[in-house]
Amino acid sequence: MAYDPQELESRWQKAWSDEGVFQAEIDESKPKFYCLEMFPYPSGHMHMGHVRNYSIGDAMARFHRLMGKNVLYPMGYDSFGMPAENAAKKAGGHPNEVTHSNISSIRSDQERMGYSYDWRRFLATSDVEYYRWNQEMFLTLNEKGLVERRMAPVNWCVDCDTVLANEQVKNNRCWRCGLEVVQRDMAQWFVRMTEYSDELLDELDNITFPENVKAMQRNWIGRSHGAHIDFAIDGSDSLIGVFTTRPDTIFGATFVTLSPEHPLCEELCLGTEWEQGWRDLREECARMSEFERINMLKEKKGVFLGRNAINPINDEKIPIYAGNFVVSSYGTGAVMAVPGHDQRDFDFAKRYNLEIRQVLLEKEDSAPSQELTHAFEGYGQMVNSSVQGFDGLSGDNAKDAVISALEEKKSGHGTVEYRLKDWLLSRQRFWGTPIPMIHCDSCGVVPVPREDLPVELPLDVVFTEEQSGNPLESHDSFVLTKCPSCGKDAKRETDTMDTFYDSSWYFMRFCDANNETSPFDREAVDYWMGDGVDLYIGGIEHAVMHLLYARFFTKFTRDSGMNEVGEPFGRLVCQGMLNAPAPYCVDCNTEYHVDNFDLDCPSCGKKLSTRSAKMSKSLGNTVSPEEMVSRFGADTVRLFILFGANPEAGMDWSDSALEANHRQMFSLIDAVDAALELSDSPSDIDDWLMARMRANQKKWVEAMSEVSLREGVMISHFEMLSDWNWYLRRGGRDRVTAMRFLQEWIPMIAPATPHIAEEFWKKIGHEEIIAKFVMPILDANPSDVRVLALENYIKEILSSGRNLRTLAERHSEAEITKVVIQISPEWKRDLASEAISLHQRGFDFKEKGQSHVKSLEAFKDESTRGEVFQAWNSITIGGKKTRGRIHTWLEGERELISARVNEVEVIKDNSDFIATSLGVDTVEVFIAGEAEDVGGKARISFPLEPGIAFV
RNA sequence: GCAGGGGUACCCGAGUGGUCAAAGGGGCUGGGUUUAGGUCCCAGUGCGUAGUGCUUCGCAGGUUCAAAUCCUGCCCCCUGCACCA
Repeated sequence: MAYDPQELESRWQKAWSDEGVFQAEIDESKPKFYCLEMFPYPSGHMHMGHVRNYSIGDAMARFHRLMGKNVLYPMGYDSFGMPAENAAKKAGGHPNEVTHSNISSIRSDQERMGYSYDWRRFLATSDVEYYRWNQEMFLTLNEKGLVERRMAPVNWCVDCDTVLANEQVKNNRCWRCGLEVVQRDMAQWFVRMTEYSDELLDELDNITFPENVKAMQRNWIGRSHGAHIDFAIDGSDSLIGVFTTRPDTIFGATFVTLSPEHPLCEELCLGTEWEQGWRDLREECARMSEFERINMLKEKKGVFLGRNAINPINDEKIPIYAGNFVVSSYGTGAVMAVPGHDQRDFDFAKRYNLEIRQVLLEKEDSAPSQELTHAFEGYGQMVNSSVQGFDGLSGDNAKDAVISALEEKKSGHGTVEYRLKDWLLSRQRFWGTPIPMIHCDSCGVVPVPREDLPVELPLDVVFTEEQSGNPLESHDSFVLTKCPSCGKDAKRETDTMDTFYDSSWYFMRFCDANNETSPFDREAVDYWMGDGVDLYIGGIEHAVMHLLYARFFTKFTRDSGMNEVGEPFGRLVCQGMLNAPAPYCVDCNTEYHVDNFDLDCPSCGKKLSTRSAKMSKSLGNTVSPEEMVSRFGADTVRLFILFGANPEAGMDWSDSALEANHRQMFSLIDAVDAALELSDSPSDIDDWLMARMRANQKKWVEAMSEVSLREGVMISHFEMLSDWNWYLRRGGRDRVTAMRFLQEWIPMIAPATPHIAEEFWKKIGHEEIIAKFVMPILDANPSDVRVLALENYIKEILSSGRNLRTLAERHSEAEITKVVIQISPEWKRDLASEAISLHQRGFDFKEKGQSHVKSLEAFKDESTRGEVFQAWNSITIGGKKTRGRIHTWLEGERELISARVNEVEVIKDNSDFIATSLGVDTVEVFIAGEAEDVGGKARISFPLEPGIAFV
């Protein structure tokens, strides 16, 4: 068959679309499977990372359809966001046009790959049909008290001209453009996600996310249990509230440290000799870039504020410092310093000559050390407590005792702190969902009434490059409105929503994408989202942000009665990186652009080597999917991607491997072509082929169900082809068998390479397309084990025969013309089957094996007694390093031995094949002892391991 | 520093007590069939050897009759978080 992937693939893509096979509807009679990929931001074209993501998802969607599931597999676009706005500014257009042209281009790339999406459910978050529901649900959030507008110091990116959420700041830099972030005080909209902190954290234990994702989320939420303690200030009514996770160390507190930004600092030192020192420290901290601050913080620095605090547990007076290592945004911005048991405090105390007191024992029953050389940060028994009743307590008991003592004194309580902050939702940008709020001079902030939704983004905005800020602000027909409450002139909110809001519920919208009266119908969501999305595939970069927001949102909609589930995603798969070679300097540990291949290192001048690095534009080591598809076809690219590595593993791009996979496509075609040309000529090997097929099908279903796509593809596209080739090599020529084999095999080819599978399916005479087919799973025949074991026996003989032949050649002067095979003598087979049946009954060979063998018939002949004894041992117990054969024989081998398969006959039946394969003219076979012992091989023979000699 | 994941033959990559000198693929080597060039098929690819042996799965120890696999320590790589109290 001539293979023209371009023609063939587009023909089948059209057939799928014409038949509407991928359109999913609720069907309670079938188990559902919701397969979802993280929807893309529509930049110009699909890149290889997308190809990997969707090829995994599509294979899984197609697999589950084959298994008879009702599969929901949608695609849409996360199309709000800054790149479109920036592109519009550059080109003088409107982000809406840019976005739609990008969507149609990436969509056609996806269609060319043959992904089996239900395109009726297409959505773009920047379309008003979608974002109006963002606004609707925002109102619901607001009604539930989960929306808050407050002044807040925010992370501001000057370049992007917008505020950033904490999650969007990496190393004090904007996650998008990399510019350093500055702090600004602004009125901002927040979603009170922290209401759900506990559930978001605790539920992680019950969901099947990869461990690293769970760890990142736990880390991000950052719950710590501890105590809030109020330190009174000597000569003042103010209190210093501190948060500590280690109330058990309270007796070791020898000073208190405030962050330099702490409001109490000024109050404490104002007008004293200490004031200037504090001001300098605060200035220094505020002025410094993040980079400098991290470097400087290795050196702990602080100033005395001139006053003392009173430790509430023992009324001890301790000095108050301001320290550069205390962070104002965590806890209360104040720390009780315990230099004996906190390394930072230890370093600080050393520097400023403050008292270091040991109040916990590092080892049980040891004496307190005289001079500490480091802080002991672990848990231990309390010592040196200046109040009775604490010494000897440790760990949680110690903490609890201190907390209750503090509670009694009304100067502290047990508490929980979170690192998670509320979700800063507002963005000062145009291309996002307008926040449906109105500012009225008399009524304040008023929500837009539901019946007035949607608040649409105006399309008549002109974008220019000089423009800065949000063009909505100067768009009068958008801004000027009436107050819904008092009817007077008012102004619309011009902030738009963070785009993570859009992606926080799109998976529910997909369940009911064309609903015109609500975000989604509860019945649809409860059906498709039962136990969450069954398979969610995407990049690890969304581990904290998107995946946490989406989890929060689902819990909020659940609590608003919109859906049943509280966790949106069942199985989450984070695909690995796609790498390609890049020039690399070992000394500088730096990768360079591909233009530098074979050149010297630009910075140190050494010769560059290569190493594999994440595909990226900046290194230029990307591969264009379009080019690969036009050269090899979508099926080859998909095969390469899936076979190259399991979904979660990283994978290296390789042109030669891609070409090898292309050749594999031709091999598959040749196999099917050959099968179609056979005539009716049944033979013994037919049973073997079918037995292999059944065994492979079982393994394949298991692998695919576990999303072990690499293993699945290995079986369907490689092992089954090898089986087929072996079948032909063994003289298999039966048309009926071949057709039955193809009937089962071709569906297994379909998930990874669906187009060629359709072509094959049609060739073997099916009128219906394979995309509609539900694959029956065959049970193994009772005889399969034996059939497979017999063929394996032949393969083993060939394998050891080949090894021995090369050795024999060295020892033989003459040309080798014959192989002599000596089958194990009767008495060894008796021993073997005796041992097998004893083994099945749980016989203890170590304990009773020796006496048993002595009772056997074979043992009676004194001349062979020693040999019998040896054979028995190697069957049952084995040597020092090898176990007895009883343990190593496979199930099928045991069956062959127990059933006394006539090995002589098996060899004779296959002697032509063996002769050809071993390159000899004749095969002579007999039971050892019944003819001349050629080469002394009789001794070696065992059941299923004949002695082999070449002459 | 903390957390998560890793280190397997020339390369990529399976493999979590014995059936393991270790799947599969790539590459390389040899043989066959063709040579209409998408070749295709077969074999080999740690050392040794007329077969059961030796060495190897980051390094060093240990448990076991038996370790790539379990335990301890160490080294290195990746990812995330980070004076988080």
